[in-house]
Amino acid sequence: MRTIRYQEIATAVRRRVAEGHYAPGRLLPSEAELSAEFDASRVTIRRALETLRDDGLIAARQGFGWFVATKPLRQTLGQLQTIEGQMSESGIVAGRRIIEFAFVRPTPRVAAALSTDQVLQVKRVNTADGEPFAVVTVWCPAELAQSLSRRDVERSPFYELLGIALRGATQTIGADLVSAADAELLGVPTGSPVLLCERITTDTDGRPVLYSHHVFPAHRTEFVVDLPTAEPSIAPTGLRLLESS
Amino acid sequence: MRTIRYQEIATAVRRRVAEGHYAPGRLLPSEAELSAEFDASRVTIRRALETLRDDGLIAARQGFGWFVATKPLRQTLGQLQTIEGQMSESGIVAGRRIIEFAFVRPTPRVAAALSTDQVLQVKRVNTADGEPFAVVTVWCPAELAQSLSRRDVERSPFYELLGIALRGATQTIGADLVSAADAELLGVPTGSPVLLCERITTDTDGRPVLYSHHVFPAHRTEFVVDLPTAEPSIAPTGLRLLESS
DNA sequence: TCGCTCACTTGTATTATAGTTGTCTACATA
DNA sequence: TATGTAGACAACTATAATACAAGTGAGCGA
Repeated sequence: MRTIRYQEIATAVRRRVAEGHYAPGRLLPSEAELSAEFDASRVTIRRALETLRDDGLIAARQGFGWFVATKPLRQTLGQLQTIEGQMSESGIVAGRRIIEFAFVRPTPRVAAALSTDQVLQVKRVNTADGEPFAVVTVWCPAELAQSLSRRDVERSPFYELLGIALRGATQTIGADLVSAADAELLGVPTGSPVLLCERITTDTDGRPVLYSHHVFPAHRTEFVVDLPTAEPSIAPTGLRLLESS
Repeated sequence: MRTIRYQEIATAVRRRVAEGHYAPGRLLPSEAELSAEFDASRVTIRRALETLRDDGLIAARQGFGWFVATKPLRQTLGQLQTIEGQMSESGIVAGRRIIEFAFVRPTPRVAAALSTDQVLQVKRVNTADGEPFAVVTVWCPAELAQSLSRRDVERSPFYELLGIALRGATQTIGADLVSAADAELLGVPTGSPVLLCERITTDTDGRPVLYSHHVFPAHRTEFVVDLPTAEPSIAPTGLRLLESS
């Protein structure tokens, strides 16, 4: 029976990857080395490797080498913008009620995060199917928010209004007892637990452009975080535990 | 296996920083010294140090030197890290006190997650510098935990004991009021808010191997999630909002 | 105390070399 | 025609060696 050389090599390398001979993130032997080891030409080696690349098992960078790909389990940053959009995907009607809309001097904490001393402060209640769902306060540097009106903010999420390419965010998740004001806005009894989120959103230059504070009633909400593979190779995600003073 | 020199050096220095060879605030050896020590050029040394700087582990001032950053901004080290490991990197002494160690029939929820009907159930209190820090309950399929003793569990984190390559985890974060039992274990007043985490850890084949439930006092702890990133190629974390029934 | 020098540090270039992948052409073989 | 071999070249990467600019801090002298 006739065998296809590059398929043989592909399965051999595939087995090595599966068995962990080549750890994720580490380099495979170079094409030249594999060529010598399998006694096959470089073109054949490449064909084998390329089939594995098509399967997403390995990847290569020119001038660098082949390495075991560590593919994330789930999707990307898209979720960041769409905490509200996510509800609409679930068929929930999301709404916003503006409680406060004002250009103010920020608190020191916000000022430090945004490194500015004049901000637009918007406080609103997010609703899901008409029921209060979250109390959100957003601070945005005044120079970015100059053109925004109260109606703009009521109609669209902040992310869309700014017209800036956002890069990512750092989000802090904590818990506390609900404050009296938030209890009334959310329609929960005093003393209820709430989830707190503080998020600093940055644009593509790394400058912080939004500081937001979210209060969720604990009985209605929880966060799900998918932690991908454990190899640090190229993938930067952190979930860490802090001690707050 | 081929290696990249600056990655080796980066991990070596990272380990030293983690192990406290270089105290926070103190200077690292100069680039020239490190260059001599590792027998690598200054460019390579710099590249290694810069990766650590990107992680927020160290920082530099021109004309002054490299030093350990007091508050690491980001920790890329391993996404799926034990909380103990994170603490020990911060210089906190982590401890465990076993409350319960038994092979039991799991609750339906746990049974469904692990798809087994006989589990090892370990309940313990984690301490940080002697103070109770978290109440953790871990369920593990009995066939995987057969060889574990109570002392094993007390001495080492679960991840190390299993001897299985872990792939990732899905973690749910919520909040609630502390239960009476947990309040006593944690030494917090009744009615305090707590952060709840439920984590399902899977091995490289995708099979769930651990189901764990964590209770943190809210006043001491918060989670930080970094939502990446500039690079679209490798964007591993999804954060989504759920409505719990 | 002030101002200066000097040794040392990081920041940032440039040039060079060896090694790697990406791509192409030419040719052989079943 | 599908498969494999051989070779050449471009583009990229890691690393080294070197040089210079710029900031830091200690010490020294007036």
